[in-house]
Amino acid sequence: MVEGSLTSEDVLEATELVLRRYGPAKATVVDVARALKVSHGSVYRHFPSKAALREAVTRRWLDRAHARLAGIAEADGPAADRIREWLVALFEAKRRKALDDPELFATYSVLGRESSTVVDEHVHGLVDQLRTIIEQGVAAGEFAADDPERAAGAVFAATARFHDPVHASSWAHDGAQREFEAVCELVLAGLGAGRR
Amino acid sequence: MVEGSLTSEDVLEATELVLRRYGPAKATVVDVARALKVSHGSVYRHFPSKAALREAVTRRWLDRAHARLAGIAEADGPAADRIREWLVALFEAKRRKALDDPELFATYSVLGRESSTVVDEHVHGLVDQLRTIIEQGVAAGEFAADDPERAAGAVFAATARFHDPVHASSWAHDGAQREFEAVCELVLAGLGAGRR
DNA sequence: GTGCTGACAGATATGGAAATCTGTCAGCAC
DNA sequence: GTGCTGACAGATTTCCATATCTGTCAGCAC
Repeated sequence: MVEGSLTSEDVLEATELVLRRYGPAKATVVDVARALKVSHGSVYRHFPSKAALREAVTRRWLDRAHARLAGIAEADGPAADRIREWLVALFEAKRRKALDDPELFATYSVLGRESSTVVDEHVHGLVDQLRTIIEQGVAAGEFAADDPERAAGAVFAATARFHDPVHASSWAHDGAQREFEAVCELVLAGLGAGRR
Repeated sequence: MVEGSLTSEDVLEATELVLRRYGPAKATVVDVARALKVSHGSVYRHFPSKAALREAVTRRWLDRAHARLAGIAEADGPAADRIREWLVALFEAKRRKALDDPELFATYSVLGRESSTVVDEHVHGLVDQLRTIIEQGVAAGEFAADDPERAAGAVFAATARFHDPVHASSWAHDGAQREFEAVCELVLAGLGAGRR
């Protein structure tokens, strides 16, 4: 961002800064260029459009926010415990971001809505992690799911209330934690039901 | 709306008409008065504020949209079947409204967001219906829930993806129906799990 | 008295001229 | 040649004067 020639990484970092400072509605490519002390034409040497730049920032943010989850999916131990831990980690990560810096969270929520392909791909990766755990649970006789992919999608959909940013405004509410636990229990009971 | 003196009912109907025609952002009290061919002062004899008027319209719309559900909650038959039927009816009602007239649905989504107390009360009524069915299921030995209120809240939260208007844009998608069925199955399995 | 009107103050919305932004590219500097 | 600049066209946003709206209330009509 300072020495040598301009890199894509520099541009991404400056874009994050500008988004943080001005919000998604007012952050412009000209602002990014100004922060980097280059002309805005230079920014277009690294990203073909404003949309592509914002998509790249969104992808980075999502990957960083959920870095811990992959580790849980690949760990050892009972599948039920790992599903619960995974869901808790997901809710925790989202809630912390939403409550610690509501404006920044709102900014990235807007970015997510405008880059829905990026979000869809990210979500697909998350559901894949759930599927992995469920498959291991089935193999261990813990779960009864005959279609782990479908079950993983159902678990993700059933917990949307606790990870989809559109619901963020209710996460600060007292009852949210208890409601989350009730849904977790219901979902885990549903996964385990009917096992032999 | 025509004969005799102006009633609150007349005002509500005219407000619905105006909301349908102009949308939530542009519908004004003056428009409502114009539709009724009275001065806007007259509207204020029936509702203390524009907000109160819009709340009343919202309440009416919600009650009408979900009229069928109470019947299912009070019917006879296995609790699991009724929960499923109730959830199907809720999703169907919402989806039909959202797909048949997206603009009107968007209008009432906006109204719901601005009259959150009205929506909260309505939701409370719906969760109460779920609780009733679950209690009967527990009494009949179908379900294992030791806290039907909590379980009802969990079922409602777990299916938010299929009744909360913020998710409406995905209801037209092909996978939505299959995803709904997968969540239903998971939730019903969860309710039944652990029964003696 | 009952129900309605219409003028009013302060708040909010609208629309169109002016400013800024996006994306391109010929050309400068090294 | 490589990396960057800055002017440009067309699209979008901002700004502010004007118009409209909300909520009140004194008074008219019946």
